[in-house]
Amino acid sequence: MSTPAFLDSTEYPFAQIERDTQAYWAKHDSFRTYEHIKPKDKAKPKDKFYCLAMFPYPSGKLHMGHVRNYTLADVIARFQTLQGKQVLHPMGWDAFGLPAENAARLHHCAPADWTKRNIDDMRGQLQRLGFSYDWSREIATCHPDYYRWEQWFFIQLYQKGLVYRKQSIVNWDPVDQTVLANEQVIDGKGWRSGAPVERREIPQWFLKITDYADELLEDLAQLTEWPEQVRTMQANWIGRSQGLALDFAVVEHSQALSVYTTRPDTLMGVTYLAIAGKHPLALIAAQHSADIQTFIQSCDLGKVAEADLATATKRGINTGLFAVHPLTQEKLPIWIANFVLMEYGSGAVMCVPAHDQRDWEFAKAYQLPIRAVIRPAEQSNVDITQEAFTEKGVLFNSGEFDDLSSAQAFERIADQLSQQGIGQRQTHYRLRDWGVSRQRYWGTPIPMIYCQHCGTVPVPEGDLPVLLPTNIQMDDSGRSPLHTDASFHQVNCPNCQQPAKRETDTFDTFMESSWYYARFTAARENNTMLTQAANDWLPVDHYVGGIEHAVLHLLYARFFHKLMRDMGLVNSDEPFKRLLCQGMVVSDTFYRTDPDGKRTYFYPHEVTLTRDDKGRPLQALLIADGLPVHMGGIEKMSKSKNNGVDPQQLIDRYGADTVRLFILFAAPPDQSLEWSEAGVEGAHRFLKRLWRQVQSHQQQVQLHQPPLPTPAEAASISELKDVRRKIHSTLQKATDDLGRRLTFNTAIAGVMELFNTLQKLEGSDANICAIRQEGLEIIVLILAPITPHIGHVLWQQLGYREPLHQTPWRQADTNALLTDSINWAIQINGKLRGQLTTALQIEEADLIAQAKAVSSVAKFLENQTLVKTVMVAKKLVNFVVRAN
RNA sequence: GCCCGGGUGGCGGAAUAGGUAGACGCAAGGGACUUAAAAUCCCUCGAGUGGUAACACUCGUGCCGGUUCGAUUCCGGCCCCGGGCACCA
Repeated sequence: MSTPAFLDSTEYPFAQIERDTQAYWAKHDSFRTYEHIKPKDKAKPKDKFYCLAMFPYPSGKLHMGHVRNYTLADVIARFQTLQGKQVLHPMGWDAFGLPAENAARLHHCAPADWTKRNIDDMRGQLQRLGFSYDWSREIATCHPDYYRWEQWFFIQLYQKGLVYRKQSIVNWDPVDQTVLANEQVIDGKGWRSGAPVERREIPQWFLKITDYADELLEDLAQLTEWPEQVRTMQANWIGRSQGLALDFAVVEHSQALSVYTTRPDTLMGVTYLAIAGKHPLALIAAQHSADIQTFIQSCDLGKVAEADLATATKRGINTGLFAVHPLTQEKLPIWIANFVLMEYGSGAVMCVPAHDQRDWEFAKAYQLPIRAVIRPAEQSNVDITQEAFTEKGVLFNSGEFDDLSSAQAFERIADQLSQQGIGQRQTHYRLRDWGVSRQRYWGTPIPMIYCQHCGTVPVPEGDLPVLLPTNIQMDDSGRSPLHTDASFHQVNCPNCQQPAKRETDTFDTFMESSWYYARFTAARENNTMLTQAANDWLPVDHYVGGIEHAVLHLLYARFFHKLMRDMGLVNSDEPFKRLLCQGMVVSDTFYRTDPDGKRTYFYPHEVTLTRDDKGRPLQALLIADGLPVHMGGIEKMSKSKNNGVDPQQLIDRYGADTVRLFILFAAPPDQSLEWSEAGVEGAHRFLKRLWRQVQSHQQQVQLHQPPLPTPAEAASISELKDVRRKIHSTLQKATDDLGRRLTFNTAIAGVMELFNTLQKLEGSDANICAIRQEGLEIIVLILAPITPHIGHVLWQQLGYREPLHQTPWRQADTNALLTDSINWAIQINGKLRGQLTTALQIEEADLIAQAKAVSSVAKFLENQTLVKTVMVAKKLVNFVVRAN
């Protein structure tokens, strides 16, 4: 595609502007932040501000989601610098992970080499976008200088008893003989082998995050600068509940069946119990029944993900065993059900089909009795023929508990079972301990050794780091090369020096991303994990990243912070003070359906749209053959849909400032952003107009003998007074938008509005030049965090020697903001009927009289009775009327 | 299935604390400049009805209902779209 002529760079030489400005920043080390805060003026130390964006996985090239994330954080960092803060704004690489192994297999190279190349490419792209990073603190999590401290920390946790090993289920590919990630299981089959996936138990390491469940839940209240939705999601994820643990005796067995319920009030409605296929009772029942054995085996098929378990068809089989109801002594059948897992809780549940929808469906399917015991408070009965009644209410059919409310019954039943010694109140959490073992190569080696004589032995501190061998080839099996690399796993026991085996699993990559924010404060430190600098800088004042991390990453990082605090490494309770979650970047998709039903997607640039006379799109045509393609709607940018836009091409074509401006202007940060090439051109057009305006303004200024009048003097002319009010109200609003609201789109809209106002100023007399000078300065200042390159040059042209990126922000002039009149909206019954302009001071009676006299209002008052008059100060008068 | 969001012109969005719906930008249409094109500049632009016109009125923020003098905003019920669900990061 040829470059359109309007991008003639002599008109707005963005390429040169951006090259020169970046060279200036590099030469002056403009964004270097020193390890300890060193205020220039010791009497007034600068406040610190730590701004951080979630570091990227080095997948190859930067995508638009990255550009959005890092542009948002850069605006925040630069804005805070202009506010006079000492800003830390680092960048690094979340460099371990599954894609590197897949790419290495595909390209027959080592994951380390592939990762390093990607980091080098992506670093160059970030630099081209002009982000204000302190590159001296760059970290990559695959470097031993980083992960050695993670190994060290894990051993500390092990010694504190916060780490344990237990059996846990994974997706097992029986053909490739390997563990699969959830995303590697497609329709219940392994992505490479196509074999049905099994659930298999293997020993894995866990961190006791549940020990911190209460604190993680309660400290959410401190996070007042986090989005409410994220706090709600985390609270629900932790899922603290109050309930009752109770025992059901099992007929002809000494071992009771333990269950937990949050609804003891429904106890009289229990008609059966369900247990996991791996429950000891299930295994006993299976000894004499081939059907039960087959059923238990079938429970082991399929993926481990909760969404799949929850949506799977509910199946079960009767064990033939019976439990005894603790209150009625009734015999209740015990079933094995595929929706009960041995991993979570006790592996057994009591079932109340009348008051739990899942139990209801299971009971219907297997003709089990359904007994209603709760009714709505205002009704004498309850209808459970169509679905379960799951709300709380009043008990019936419950003997001595009849007519109690659910809450009262909870207490009475809990008391009674406690006294009998077969039940006790318990706090439960939905949150489960964090399994950190991964059966993969490209990750941090878990620093443990298994010795036949000494058991599990942590690697001694002096032997750290346990280095991950990087000179390896991935084979096609999908298995980790660490299993076959004897030089890695054959070691001597640190205790007894006998031959032993090193752990070959690596850490979940969430481990690395749980503490990197702290390591940036001591990135080059070789002797300890963290230093005093962590307390100088933490918590992170502003963290920016995708909403998809709302629970897992952000919860794990909060957990890690508390672990580090309890180890004396940091002294704060929470890692991230303020959080901004950005939306996705989406764009149009176009495709054709092949005869066999497969879709072929086309890039937006391969397609042209035809429109009707109102500009509505009619159809899309493929440029190559002129024939129609299907418009597939708007989707998240992805390789598979061919709707991704390469940031690099746009930067080359329009410049980094244009890309930054568009990405901030097109939507508020937390909403999804719809990509539009025409919108990018609009952003570019604005920067061109700004560039030209400053050039022509400079020519006009040079016609005058300096000095120009001050802006306040120039504003004595009433027309200019209005313009100056606009300048200062724009500054006031933009300051609020950039600092408090983070609505960069409205700040930019305000700047455009102000620019349009300035452009309408005709003439070149000294007063006009003075006002225009002030207006252009404010525009460049507001845009400084957004489009820093053009700003850097325009600031010099407007007469400043101090570089824009460290100039102090300005306060709006309160005198300039004063008005001398009020515009009132006049409503009849809440509907706008007229406008009225009055002096600032006006008597209420006078205002009402004038408002009634406005002709567009008066005609609606004829033949009406005035019921009342509502007034909103300085804004609105509403006459409430009724027809006569 | 469960948890959390979102839905406003042809399009992206604005309306910050219940008070003038549609700022700003894009697309589209018309015009100026030009040999021409691009670029640039100016004008129009939610829908409907009436009017030669200025203009006037009605409707309108996913759907149904409620609270209120007044609802895009608050409440109840639904529909659709998106994010997460513990081994993608």
